[in-house]
Amino acid sequence: MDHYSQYVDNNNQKSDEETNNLDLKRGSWTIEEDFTLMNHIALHGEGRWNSLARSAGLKRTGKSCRLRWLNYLRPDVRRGNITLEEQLLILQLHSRWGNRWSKIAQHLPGRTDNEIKNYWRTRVQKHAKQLKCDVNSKQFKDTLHYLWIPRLVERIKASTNSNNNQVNNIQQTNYDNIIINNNNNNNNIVQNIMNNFKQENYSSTTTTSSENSFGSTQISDISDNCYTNYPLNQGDYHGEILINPTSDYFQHGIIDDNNHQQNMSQLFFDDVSDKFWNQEDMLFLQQQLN
DNA sequence: AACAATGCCAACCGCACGTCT
DNA sequence: TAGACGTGCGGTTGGCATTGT
Repeated sequence: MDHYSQYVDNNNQKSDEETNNLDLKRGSWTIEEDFTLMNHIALHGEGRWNSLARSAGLKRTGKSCRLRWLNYLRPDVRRGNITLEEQLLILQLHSRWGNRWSKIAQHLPGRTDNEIKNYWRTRVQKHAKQLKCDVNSKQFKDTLHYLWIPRLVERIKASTNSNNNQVNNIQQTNYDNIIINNNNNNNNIVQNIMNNFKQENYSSTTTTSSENSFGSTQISDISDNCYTNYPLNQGDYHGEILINPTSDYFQHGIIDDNNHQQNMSQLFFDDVSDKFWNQEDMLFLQQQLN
């Protein structure tokens, strides 16, 4: 969607006493306001938002200007779908810090806290709702920890492998160069994430066995509310992560690599975020949780 | 085609905290 | 020390877009 197509009219603005008294504007920003704000910041820098709004001649609060700049106008703001790697990071960091959106956003260059918060609320909480469990419940955290995150890793790996094959088999074109570059980035990111996981898994000296909500045993850090303890050795992690090695899900679902990798490589180029939980997944999860 | 329900996300709000005077 | 002000944060809202009936 064109970013500016949202600028319709300002009749939806609320009539707030303070706003009326000060003749301040609310609601969607216009192109003219955006340019005014950008030009002013380019000339004078950011900060002191209230006085900035006044001196720029914007009939906006300083808060509104700051928010518009940080969430939308900043040149380094990244837009578009949250990538698999970013999803993985969000899940991982949220399990560690909770709703500390700004802190999480610091680890996703170009993404704003608002965007990550919206992602969490619209996607992650939606899945919790579908599973009929609270997003903060141990059950859902286990689901994230033992299913969602491992599958993310799997899909990232699959897409990486898929891209490798493509690159190896096809003569290079400009498009292939893009794949190569993205592929290298993916490898680096995934490698870093895996290294982080492994460090967290094995650096702790106080671990104990405990039951997760699916009834199987996990290695868990006693004092930490961080759900990043699953074993993650590259190449063999999925066999240890899975909940019940005898279940049909295990037999026919996750480790069905032939179908899986193919599907994953297709998914990589789609918006994958809503395709994590197919009907089979949902049925299985609901069975586990009920 | 029309309406309702749902998803998505930009923007706003209230609060907390730090700095300045 | 206290109050004013600026800033940043997380939660919430509102409206457009999309999907379902």
